[in-house]
Amino acid sequence: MPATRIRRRPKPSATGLPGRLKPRKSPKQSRSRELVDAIVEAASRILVSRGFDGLTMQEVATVAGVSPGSLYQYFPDKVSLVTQIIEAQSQRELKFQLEHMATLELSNLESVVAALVRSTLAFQRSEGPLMRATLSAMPLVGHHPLLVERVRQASKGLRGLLEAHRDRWPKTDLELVTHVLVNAIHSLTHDGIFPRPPTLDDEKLATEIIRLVCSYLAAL
Amino acid sequence: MPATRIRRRPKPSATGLPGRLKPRKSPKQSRSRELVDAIVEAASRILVSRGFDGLTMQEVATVAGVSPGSLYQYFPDKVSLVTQIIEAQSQRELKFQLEHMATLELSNLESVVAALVRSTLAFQRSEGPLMRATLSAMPLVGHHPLLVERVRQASKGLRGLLEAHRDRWPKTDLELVTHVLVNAIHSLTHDGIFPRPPTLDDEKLATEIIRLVCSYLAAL
Amino acid sequence: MPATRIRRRPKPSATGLPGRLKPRKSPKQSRSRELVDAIVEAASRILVSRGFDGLTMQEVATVAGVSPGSLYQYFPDKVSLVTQIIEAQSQRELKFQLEHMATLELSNLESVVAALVRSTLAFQRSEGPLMRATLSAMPLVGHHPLLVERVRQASKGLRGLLEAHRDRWPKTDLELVTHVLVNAIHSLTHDGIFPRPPTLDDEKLATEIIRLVCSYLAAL
Amino acid sequence: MPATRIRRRPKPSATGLPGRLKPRKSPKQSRSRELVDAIVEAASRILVSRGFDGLTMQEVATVAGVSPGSLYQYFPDKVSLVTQIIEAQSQRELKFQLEHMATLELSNLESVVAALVRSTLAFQRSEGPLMRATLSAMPLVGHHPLLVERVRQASKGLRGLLEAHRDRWPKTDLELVTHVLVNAIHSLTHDGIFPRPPTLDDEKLATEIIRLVCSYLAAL
DNA sequence: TATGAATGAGGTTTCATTCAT
DNA sequence: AATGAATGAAACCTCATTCAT
Repeated sequence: MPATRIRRRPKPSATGLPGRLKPRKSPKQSRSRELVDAIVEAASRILVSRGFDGLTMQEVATVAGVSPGSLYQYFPDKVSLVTQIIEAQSQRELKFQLEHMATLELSNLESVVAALVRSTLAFQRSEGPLMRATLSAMPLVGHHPLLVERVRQASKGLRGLLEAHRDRWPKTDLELVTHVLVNAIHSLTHDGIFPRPPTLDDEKLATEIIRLVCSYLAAL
Repeated sequence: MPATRIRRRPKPSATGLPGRLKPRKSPKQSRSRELVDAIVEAASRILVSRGFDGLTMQEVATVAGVSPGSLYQYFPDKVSLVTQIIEAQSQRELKFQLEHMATLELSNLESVVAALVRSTLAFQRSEGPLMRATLSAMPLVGHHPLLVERVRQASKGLRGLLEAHRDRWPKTDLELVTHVLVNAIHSLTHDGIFPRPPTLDDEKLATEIIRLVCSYLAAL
Repeated sequence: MPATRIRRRPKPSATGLPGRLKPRKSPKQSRSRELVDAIVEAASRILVSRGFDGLTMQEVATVAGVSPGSLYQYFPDKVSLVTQIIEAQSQRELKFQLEHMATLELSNLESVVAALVRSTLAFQRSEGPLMRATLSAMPLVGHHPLLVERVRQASKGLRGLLEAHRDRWPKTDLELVTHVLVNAIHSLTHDGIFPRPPTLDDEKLATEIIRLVCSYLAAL
Repeated sequence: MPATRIRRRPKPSATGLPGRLKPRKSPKQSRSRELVDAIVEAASRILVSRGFDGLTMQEVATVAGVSPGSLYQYFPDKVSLVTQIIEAQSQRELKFQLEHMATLELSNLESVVAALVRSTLAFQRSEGPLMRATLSAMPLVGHHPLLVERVRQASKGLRGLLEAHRDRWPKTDLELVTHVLVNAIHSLTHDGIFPRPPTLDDEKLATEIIRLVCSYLAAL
């Protein structure tokens, strides 16, 4: 007794872009939430150990203890699953940084930068491997609007900080300065192509990054 | 929308890594050399336009005008082909930089750094798209020994430069300084996560990078 | 681009065909009846727009405003749902024809045939799209007993009509004649493989079918 | 060592429609021809026994004794494979009819029609099951240009025949007549919805169809 | 009884790689 | 040495159907 189906091109999906930005359905009941957590948790581990390449939906399902079909109830495809992981991590990082900085007295620009650097390194310490995995997955999931947005926000943050001290550099192109600082700091806190030597601990590195930034700001 | 998988080769049969380090046969005859060039050229173009994911051996063969089988006479697998592209580009970059710097009078450290930054940006201008493609392919080909070596060499170069001026910072940890500079410079010359604003031309950027580096060196 | 597959149910568990012949529960309460109507209505629309392949139980449920699980309270599987649609349409067609013919004075065989042809075309006009959808779904639901029965009834009807005029062709094989007429009329009233030219309206076509039938009957 | 690939949307396929109309590559060498034959042969058998629904590429490959990948070397997808089967059968039918009719002396219109009917039934006898399978697969492969064309040709053939006898019906709309005859004959020779009774052999049916056609032509 | 989350077998298709010619 | 047909493992994703709540 034959049954048939259309191999539906992902369907025009009247929902527009958001369709992929978020899990397919927001898991409200606790069982669903646990399921989604299990999926994301499993996928994260696999992303770390195998990379975006090696992450297969089947393995995610197996490790998470769910069926492949359930994966697709919450994530329309592999990209959306990984995107979600990246998203979630970005949020954790932001939250971590804000909480870290809330504990400090931040009198001047330099101390804010220092706090930023230290909190970023601390977060990196807590989930460095996943951070590296998500970082290298990012080009593969495409320049996803929300990802781009988050990156832009980060640089806007620093830009705002600089603007708040506008009087120190009345004539300087702050967009340029932001560009320089954001890239330099990011590459140093997130292990750019050149991995950190084993002897280099967080504190030493932080001190040095801060020196780099501060001397630069002073030289403007 | 890339999807990926591990292609488990039937049995590595204990060939070890070296099997992949070099093209299978060193192309000594000119015809072979031409073939290899054609293959690498084709693969490079495809790498740029489609990314590592989108690069298929079949298409490389077609564009290069050879048969898929012939590809495997020169490259044992896809990874080795892409590795070769990355390798070749590194060499071109090095050559480009050396030639550029040979035309200049480089009296002091600062001027050497300036020359380095400018030549890197110039090379980036000449083959930026391929550079971006190879950069994002690098995590996918694994931390290939030869690649790692090249990265190490680059940083050794700067380290040597700094050592040559040891007397300026008798007590400073130059490995740390090297790490900081290499990452900062690399991320700024190669468009780290934060892409360059359209208004920022090479010369302005170079000036700023040099300012960053020099103020840092002065602050040590 | 439809793709199809057999959905092998885990074990038919000897339920036999009858299990599928009727809706699982006869909807006696009005709410159930409404539900079944909503389901059939939704499924019909989807069958027209997407074909048997494209009709998914999930979409039927959504459009009908019920849960997938509820579908299965009334229809044991997808095939039975579509079968029901076909059934229902057959009944509507029969009812339509009878009502149409009740308004006419049908003195002789030819006028009955004419009425039959015209009423069939009129019904076709009123629900042609669904008719086409059900027609092409029929092979996919298998030669379902009830469907076969209905087909047989239709031809029995014409056969009876001919028998009533037995004296006009005392020695003719009326089963053969029935077969010829039923197929010819059906293909012409239901757009066989060769679709109707745009210039051909119902009345012209009816006239021609009647000519075909009458000249044939006269030639027996 | 991860390898990656793009899940390529079928690729704009600069070849336009023909890309699906024909086998991917025309098998010139004998080995390839055998392979394609084996595939088509296997697919035909499965199409008959399981229908378009039940035909899976995997099973075709297995039965044909080739790998799934090889299927796709010659047929870009399942639809194209089935389309090819339909195409091939249409050609065999045409060839069969022409050869059959070439053996006869066809003096007048009626004898041509008779020959056509008999040859169609004879072909139907030789591959009736496959014919039924292809006929019900046709709607599922979409109204494929070449299929539509072939249908049009068939009706053009009869139309031409009628035009050649224009003087017999100077004022008749021959498009209408063609439409009527083509559908009536087709449904009767190819088992329309109403299957042939077991007692009805080819010769009796042919006689009756010819009677239908001739009396109609005489009544115009 | 209704719900809708979960299941999971299985379909189509790709592509790195091999090997007979 | 070159070819290119053939391989075949495995990936992604769907959807009819079930069942805990």
